Amino acid sequence: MSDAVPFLARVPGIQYGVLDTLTGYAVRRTQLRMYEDFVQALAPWHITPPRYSALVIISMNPGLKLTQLAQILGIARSGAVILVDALAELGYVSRDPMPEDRRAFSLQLTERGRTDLEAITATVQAHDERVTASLDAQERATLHGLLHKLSGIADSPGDPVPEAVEPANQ
Amino acid sequence: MSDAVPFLARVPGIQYGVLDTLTGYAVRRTQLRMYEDFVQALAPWHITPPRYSALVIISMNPGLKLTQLAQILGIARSGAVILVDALAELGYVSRDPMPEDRRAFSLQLTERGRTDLEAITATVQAHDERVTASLDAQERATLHGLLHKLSGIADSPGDPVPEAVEPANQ
DNA sequence: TATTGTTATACTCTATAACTATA
DNA sequence: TATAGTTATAGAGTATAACAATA
Repeated sequence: MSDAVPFLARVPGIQYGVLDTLTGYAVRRTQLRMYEDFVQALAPWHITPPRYSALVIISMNPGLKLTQLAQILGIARSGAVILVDALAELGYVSRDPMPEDRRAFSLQLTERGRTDLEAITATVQAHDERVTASLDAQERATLHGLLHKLSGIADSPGDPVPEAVEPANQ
Repeated sequence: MSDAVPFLARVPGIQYGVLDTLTGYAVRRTQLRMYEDFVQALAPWHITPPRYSALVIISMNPGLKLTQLAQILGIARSGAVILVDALAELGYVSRDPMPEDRRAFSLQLTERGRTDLEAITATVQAHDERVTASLDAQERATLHGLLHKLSGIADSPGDPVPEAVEPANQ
């Protein structure tokens, strides 16, 4: 027998107690729901969230070494190897030799990687908008600002993220 | 050689491109950081986020069947078995027979479960406050409201979730 | 010696499917 | 037949540790 269990944030009649007061639980609950939708939407490309992150990072920062990619993504080098292997197998990433250091490889998007990344990104953006459809533009901006604060992203110079945005709800 | 890789939301000199505009990436990034802190803070009790959720749900809704717990948590029954096994091994949860259905068990907290859950919850709350320390009370309330909206929690009838929640401290 | 990429191995969390004992 | 709990097995995603080639 199969148990596909779509996650319901709230089951009627159930008491959630302290869970409802924890920011961490709210974030986790939201993340689970979004992750599910992402995986489903990107299944045709065999792209998962970590793979997409890696793809974008390599695209925006061509010539990275695998060790650098691992640091940026916050994973172990062995994990980066698996990630790059998968992206290489999909034909999206190539390991080019580095003349100045024959131990290392320079990571690049392939031609196909560049092309498909556009379609993939369009799908990701559609997914992101669909999943946040319950928020208006201002609420979304507020949420971004708050999450950036939480995850330790200092307001970047040209983009003073949150305070300017009003509480929105009331 | 070991690679402990603490996750940095932003590595200097790296371009994040579209990732910075995606709500999903911001949520995932925040969740990763919080998860790490939770696991570290609760390690003395061998409590992980899924275990904590299960513990609170069982505590607030005594007498649940394992299949109900699985539905509430959004996991497969086989996963609930593993979760309950772990909590039972820690001495926190018991499976009591259900006279009206001899196939099922009634899930309860043990005496020790009730006692330890208080200390565990205090630790979880301390963790949650520490990790959200960069937000003031109003920002936290706003974040809760937005996340609840996102994760599909309709303002429940008797408890119009976000607006009514007072800033509490001030 | 130290670093780069790799491999071997293991652990957590999750899933599907089949089994058993009841209903 | 269908359901409750369980077990077997597998697949992501992550980790640590050790290795060969190169610095």
